[in-house]
Amino acid sequence: MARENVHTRPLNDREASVLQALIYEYITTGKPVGSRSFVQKYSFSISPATMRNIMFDLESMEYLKQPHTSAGRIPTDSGYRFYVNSLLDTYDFSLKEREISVKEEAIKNEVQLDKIFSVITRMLSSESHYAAVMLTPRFDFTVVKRIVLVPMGNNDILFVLITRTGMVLTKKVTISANVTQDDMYAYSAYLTEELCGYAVYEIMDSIFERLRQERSTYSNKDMALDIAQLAISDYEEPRLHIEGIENLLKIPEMVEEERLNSLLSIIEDKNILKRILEKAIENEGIRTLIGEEVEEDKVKGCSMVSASYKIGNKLVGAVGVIGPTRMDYEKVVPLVDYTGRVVTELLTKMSK
Amino acid sequence: MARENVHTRPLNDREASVLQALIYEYITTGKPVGSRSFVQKYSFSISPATMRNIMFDLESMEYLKQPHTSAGRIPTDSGYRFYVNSLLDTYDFSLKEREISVKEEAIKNEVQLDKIFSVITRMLSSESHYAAVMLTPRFDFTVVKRIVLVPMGNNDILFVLITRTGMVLTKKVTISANVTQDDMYAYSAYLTEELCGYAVYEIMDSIFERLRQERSTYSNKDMALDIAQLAISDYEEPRLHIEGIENLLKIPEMVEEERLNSLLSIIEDKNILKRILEKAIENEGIRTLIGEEVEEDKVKGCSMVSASYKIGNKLVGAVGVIGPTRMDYEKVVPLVDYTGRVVTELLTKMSK
DNA sequence: ATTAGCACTCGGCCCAAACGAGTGCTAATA
DNA sequence: TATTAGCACTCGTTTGGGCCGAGTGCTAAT
Repeated sequence: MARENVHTRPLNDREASVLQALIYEYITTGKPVGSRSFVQKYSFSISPATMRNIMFDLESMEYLKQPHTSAGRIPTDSGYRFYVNSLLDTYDFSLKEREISVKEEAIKNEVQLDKIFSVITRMLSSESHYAAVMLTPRFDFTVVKRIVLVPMGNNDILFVLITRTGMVLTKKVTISANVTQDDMYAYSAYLTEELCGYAVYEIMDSIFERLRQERSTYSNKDMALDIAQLAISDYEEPRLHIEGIENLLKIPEMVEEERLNSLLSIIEDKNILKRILEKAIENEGIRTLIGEEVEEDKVKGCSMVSASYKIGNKLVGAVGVIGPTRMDYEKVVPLVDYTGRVVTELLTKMSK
Repeated sequence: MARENVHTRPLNDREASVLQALIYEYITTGKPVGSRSFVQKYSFSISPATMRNIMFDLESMEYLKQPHTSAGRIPTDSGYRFYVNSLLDTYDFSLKEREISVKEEAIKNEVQLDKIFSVITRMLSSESHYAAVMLTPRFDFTVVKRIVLVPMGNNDILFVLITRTGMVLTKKVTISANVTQDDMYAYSAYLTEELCGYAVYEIMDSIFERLRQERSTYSNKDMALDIAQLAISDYEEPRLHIEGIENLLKIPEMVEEERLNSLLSIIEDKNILKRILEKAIENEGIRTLIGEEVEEDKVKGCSMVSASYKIGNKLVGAVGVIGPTRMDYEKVVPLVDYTGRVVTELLTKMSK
């Protein structure tokens, strides 16, 4: 009987479970999966020949491919995609107790939020055994708690912004006029008074404008506003943390020509990763990019699992794991998801 | 004639120039150097046979070795050592105009000294085409210019230290007592008054003690001292910047088994590099470690060229380049030397 | 629809041969 | 005495054939 030339149709149960098992096997061993040993190892109660027929069908539906004639099968990108989707279907996304312990104590006392991000990224990398990345929160959602101006001499002023999260941001501002120490105290009080409780994006969007309107009344606060606007205007971009590149170098297939080049691009040009993660911020929750789905032409043979995180209910940043297409999705997907939630919780709690 | 069994003696001119050329050739091509092509390429006016005799002598003096019988020669660690030493002899260490331009403008306006260090490290790596490292200056030589205490609420105080170099260091300190805003102003003034102009190590060593002595008189400044001591006591360790690992991955021989492991160790355990660079701080000027001279048993087949830098006349940090033993010393040595000088100049100027 | 059987494919491994770049030694030479 | 030509020898690398084994597709029987 000539097998129908299937191109796309829903998989039946048996095909689905074969595909799932096969990808699992390939992820584990890294070697093409052949019919005989596969049937044995997974105790399918069908013969190798039948398995071959199924494989043939899966191949013509482009879930599988052969690295060369008369070798076993390996998953295509769509194969991995199917696998990940079915994981997402079954994975329990309620945040339950896990063995993965975020060392919260280590984190609590840090003013420098950046260090927290380093720790989290490093943990994610060591838990996953791949490389981890994290994009720091967008600055514009940061909420102001207090502002202090400190004179530094030579008309330089240090603008210190303390956020609700307890983070400290400093920026040096140079002005032309002379300002006394007492002026500084007054300005600090004024700015704190007016800006406290607002997010940076609100301040930029409207608060400054409103205060300027009132300027006729408070014209002596003019300078204070100038300073604040100057300091806030070019505040820092989100930064990218990367950890665990060494894990990728330990994976044999990543050190092969083509993949190694991808890796080099990633390390060299951090903007590539930034772009990818910025996309991840656009949607809530987890996101996987498999092989070619990573739309950066310099990146080949890599996959990326990412999750966005929030402060309150604003999406502000993203974390992720980078690995070979043959990645242990089953482990990584929940891990990244969980990490995203932890970061959300942490930042939200801090900003209360 | 049986050649004398030379073990150690000064090289004659011809031997020296052969050795130098041979190492240069090996550094360039990475392949064992054989007598015939070598004589041709470098227009030595001797026959291959004579060259072989010279090589034999150099080998018995352990400047050269053969990877296997009947292959060409490659340098031993002592060979490289000789090469580097003769470079150091001839290199003009007076700081003259160079094509390497440090983008000083880009650097001037940064408060965050850390960013400057990133820039310098990245430049060093891209200029050298190897990996660059930099150990940030020891904190204890930093000179205090001004201290400001900022209340953060919940008994938390932000301790802001402005250094003479214009760097800003912040530290959150939690105290048990209640302190008013006015107290803060007073404390800030007091601390600035007393500590300004002193280096941190002096403050730790004696100033605190002296001020405590006077405490009977100024007993209400007690709290201020406590806060300062708390904040300064566990100030940050020098940090390590690394850039340009990707350059190393591009070198074929570094991706081979053994070397790759060295690389992995270096990336994974930054303390290894820290130890090496800390040693470099002990002496002024340039320092090269070739192959086995790197006394970290996990590191094999790598060399390191480093230079210490100063603030004023105190040695406070070090920069360096890591590469394969077969490194382009001729280029790297002056480059690292120069970078060290630039950093010294920069920091010294800033702290004036 | 499933299975057993079979011919066929193809990468990996082993081995042997050929190659080539290089050496050390010896004897001739300047 | 230092240099050189000549030559036999070494050894890593490349080339190619043969074999093995895992795997496939197809066909015919169940």
